[in-house]
Amino acid sequence: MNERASQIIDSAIRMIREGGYHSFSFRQIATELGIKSASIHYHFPSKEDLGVAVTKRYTEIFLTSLGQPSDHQRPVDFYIQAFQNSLEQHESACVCGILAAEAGRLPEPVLETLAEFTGKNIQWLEEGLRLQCSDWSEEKVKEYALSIFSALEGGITFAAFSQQPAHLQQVGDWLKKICA
Amino acid sequence: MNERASQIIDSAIRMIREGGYHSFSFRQIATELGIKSASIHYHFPSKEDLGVAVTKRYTEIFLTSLGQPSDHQRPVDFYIQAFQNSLEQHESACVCGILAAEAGRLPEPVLETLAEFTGKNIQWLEEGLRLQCSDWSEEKVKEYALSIFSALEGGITFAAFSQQPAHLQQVGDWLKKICA
DNA sequence: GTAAATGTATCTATCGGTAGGTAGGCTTCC
DNA sequence: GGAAGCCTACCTACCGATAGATACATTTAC
Repeated sequence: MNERASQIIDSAIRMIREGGYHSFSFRQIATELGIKSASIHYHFPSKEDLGVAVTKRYTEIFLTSLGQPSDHQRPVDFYIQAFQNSLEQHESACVCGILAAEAGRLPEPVLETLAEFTGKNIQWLEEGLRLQCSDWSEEKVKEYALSIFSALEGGITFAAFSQQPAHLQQVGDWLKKICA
Repeated sequence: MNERASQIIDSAIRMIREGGYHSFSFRQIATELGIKSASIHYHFPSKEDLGVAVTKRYTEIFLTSLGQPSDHQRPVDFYIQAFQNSLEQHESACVCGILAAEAGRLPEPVLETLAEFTGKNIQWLEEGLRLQCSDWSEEKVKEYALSIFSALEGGITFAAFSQQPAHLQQVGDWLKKICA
């Protein structure tokens, strides 16, 4: 993965944050980087290829920022904070949440990498819950992981839409109380 | 509002369910209805106008289906069920949730009607919580309303994406337990 | 060591297709 | 006869994608 390909992915991620998969075009990215759209096709033959690269990169960035559940005293609280940090930093919803909303018009390979993001996040949360709430049943852990993920994805989407970070803050505080 | 305009809105809603605002075009709707795209411009001068009409109609349909909180014994449970019914019936996420995800590229008037949807839903939930959980503080009611809405929107989005209605079912069951 | 071959990264130019939108004409029905 | 509703025909702008050329760096072969 060279420098230019990396710049292209970063640019695409920024544009997806604004309006989804269909809101970024090779031409726009090219203009932003001061090159021609044909050059982007050199690095990513089709838009689908770029879409997959974007999703994979985003998943990697997000999961790397999380570290391991065992790295944290209160992993679930840390996970919640990660969503709040992301909103504050980028002033947008979760890239994969945005993509999931337009699933019906996404190329199949992008959907697959998107499913990976979901799976890994829920797995992380499950592990975090096992650590943070050690007396919970496995059933309860799974139920909470799915629900916390849903609440945070919905929360960040509508917080970004309404430009009210406090919306997500409230959901986060609520989740922490529920888990306590 | 005549018959044709109504058909156009219904068609647009169907297409937004598949892939969002940028996934429906006047041409596609025209083809589906057996007319020409120019005829749609007669009813809705611009795409923005149609977008607003769609959001208003969807809001009306959804809120009408809810009735009044006081119509139900357990209004919050009923609200949760409404999301599950919607997923089962349309096999897609909430139209306004989908639109909210692409907020950055939506015309301003559409954003405004979208904010109305959000406001009315949260209001409904607040009223429902006041009835169903009559001993709760106003602060707790507001916090829960926002969080339940977020969890259901996130839940239906990822349930639709992964084609697993059970995902939303779990979130719904979880919410009911939390409120009990 | 150098010359030939290959690879990298970009360019210009263009393709067919589709987007939203407009002007003006033709029916149909009160 | 006039308005409502739909049509044909068109426009400009943009899309993703491809072809072919160029400049330069790297590798390979003698």
